[in-house]
Amino acid sequence: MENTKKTTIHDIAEKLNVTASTVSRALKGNPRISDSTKKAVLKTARELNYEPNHIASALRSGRTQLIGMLVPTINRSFFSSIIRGVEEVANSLDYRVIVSQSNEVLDNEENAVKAFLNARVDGIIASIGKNTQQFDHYKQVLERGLPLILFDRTTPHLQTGQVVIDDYQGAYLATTHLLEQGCRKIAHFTTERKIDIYKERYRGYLNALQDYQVKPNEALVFSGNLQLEDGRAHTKALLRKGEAFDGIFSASDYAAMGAMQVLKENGLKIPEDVALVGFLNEPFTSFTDPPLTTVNQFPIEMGHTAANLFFHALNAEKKKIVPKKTVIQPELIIRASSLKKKP
Amino acid sequence: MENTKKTTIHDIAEKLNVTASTVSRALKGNPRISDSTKKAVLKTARELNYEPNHIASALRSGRTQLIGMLVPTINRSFFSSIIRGVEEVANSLDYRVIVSQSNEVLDNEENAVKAFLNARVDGIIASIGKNTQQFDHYKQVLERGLPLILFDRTTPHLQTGQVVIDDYQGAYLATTHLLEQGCRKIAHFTTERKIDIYKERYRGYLNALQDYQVKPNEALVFSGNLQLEDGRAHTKALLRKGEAFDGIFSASDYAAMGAMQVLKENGLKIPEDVALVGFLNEPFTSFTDPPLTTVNQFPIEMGHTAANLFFHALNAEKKKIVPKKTVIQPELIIRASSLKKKP
DNA sequence: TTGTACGCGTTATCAA
DNA sequence: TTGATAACGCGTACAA
Repeated sequence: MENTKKTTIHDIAEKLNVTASTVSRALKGNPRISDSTKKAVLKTARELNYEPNHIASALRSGRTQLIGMLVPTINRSFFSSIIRGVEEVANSLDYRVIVSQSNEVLDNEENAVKAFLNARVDGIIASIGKNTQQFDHYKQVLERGLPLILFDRTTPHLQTGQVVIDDYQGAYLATTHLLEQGCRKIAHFTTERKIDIYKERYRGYLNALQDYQVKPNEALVFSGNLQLEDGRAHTKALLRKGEAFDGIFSASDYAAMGAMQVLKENGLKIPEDVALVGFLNEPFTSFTDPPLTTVNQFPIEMGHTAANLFFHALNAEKKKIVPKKTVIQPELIIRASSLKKKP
Repeated sequence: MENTKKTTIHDIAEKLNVTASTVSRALKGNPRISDSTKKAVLKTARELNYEPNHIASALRSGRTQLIGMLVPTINRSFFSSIIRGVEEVANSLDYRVIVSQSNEVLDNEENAVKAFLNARVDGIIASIGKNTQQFDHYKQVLERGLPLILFDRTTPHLQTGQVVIDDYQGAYLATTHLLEQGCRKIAHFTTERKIDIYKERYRGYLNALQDYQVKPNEALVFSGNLQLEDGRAHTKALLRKGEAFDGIFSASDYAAMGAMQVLKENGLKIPEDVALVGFLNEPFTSFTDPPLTTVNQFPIEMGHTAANLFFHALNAEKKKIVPKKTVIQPELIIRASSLKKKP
């Protein structure tokens, strides 16, 4: 039961009457080693149940095989799926992932990055906080020459690898779809914050209207926090104002859900009276009644891409490769909430 | 931009004309040190921007401040919430969490544990795979004297700390609630697998019936995988058989959702014709129409508890404290899907 | 192809 | 209270 002493390369060396260096080389596949000793080493390593000590190796080599991953909230489908994606790629390359969450608080963000650096991670994959306007902690990462990959919530203030989805395109697809279903008075739920992704979604919405010769109506655009309650409030406001509308494109599934509730409470039919499209592809969207049309951001693939960029940067490092920005194309998932014309 | 040389305790020592040992002691709050030198050390540490090297410390002390956390699936609300809970406690104690997922495959499970051990984690918090019947990899953890905490999916084959919810009680509450709403012919969706938690839920269901003098009817119990499709199939089977039923207690929200769909498709009213209760408190349950009554397992709290048990075991370690099993009491979240009697 | 020798940064032990 | 020294386990110039 007790902490049986772990075997080290020295134990193997002793048993074979060679030195630890030889064993180290044999285990690492160093070419400057004879086949016979290599075989012997591997054999006794198995026999003695040798497991390499990553810590010692890390201290010596400066590589921990650890990736620090920072997300705003671990338990949100979008983010946990991205973690999943990163973990899949990382594990396949014998890397491990440390996760931390910022809860959108700058202080936590800074502490997490610092903790990652202290843990001597080989690099960081992060999504920056909603309100973060200060990027020194990230700059430090870059100054140390460590790979830093940003996903979803990125910033032009950092010259580094990024993965985002094409928010403009997602919004354009969503709005176009509503237009093709015959909607002409389409409301939009968005947020005031200065995050690029919402600006892009708004732009996609406007451009789609334009392309269908529909004049934008500011009275149909609502800003809030894009939560369920906001969606409810916006929809109630719409109904109260008596402003005619036949479709809603919400930049978030939650606000779309709020709209669905209020519309139903008021006896309006979805999609006949009002067609509804959300954004995020939250798991619940397929379970609403009617199921909610939404935009898939492919979070697992996003995780894969982020990890791939990471390893790309890790291997390039010194060669100062130009930071890549990868844009993932979203997909419109059409469900009953927007299908006026049966196909 | 280049990898500026990190300052070490030696740099501080040199500057102050003391030895590294003194600096180390000062930084670690060792009592055998004068206040003046301690202050001086801390001051120059700040000046030189000193950051401790966890790796070196880990190699020397044998403690990495890392927890290996193994879950079946990272991107499932229940599990990601538990990860969140563990992370919160761990971070507050300056520990980091490495996550891996098994995807319910024994092989992945073994590899993950092995990887954790190689990374020299200070211990492991895990939920075992659905089909895992072989626990040698976990026994190895215990044999090395490392803390191992199991949550949700546990096993009597391992003598170690565990956190589970009281599945029996959750099921009992759910079924009792249906009975109090006037249901007398209550169907149950479960799974054949030999996992304790589903057996317990079944037991809770039976005992509740018994306590209300309702004779159990085997024709109302269905086994499957508890996914949406299973719930749909079970409900269709119920309707086809013509077996009368006025309530369903599903051991999973997904199967309950399937039931809701089929009932609505057949023009049955929820809860008037059939009252519905699920289990898990998946996020989508509050968004269904009607919202689904379900059982909350308090996953974040579960994570907190698991982490607390972990640190308890870590600090006890040699003293061979008896492995604790913590049972969390679930809560019935009553929503419209089961509320026949308006309160 | 293998061995020698040293260092990565920290901490534990012993001595002063 | 502080210093000197060694050691944690591994990797890598350099030499042989």
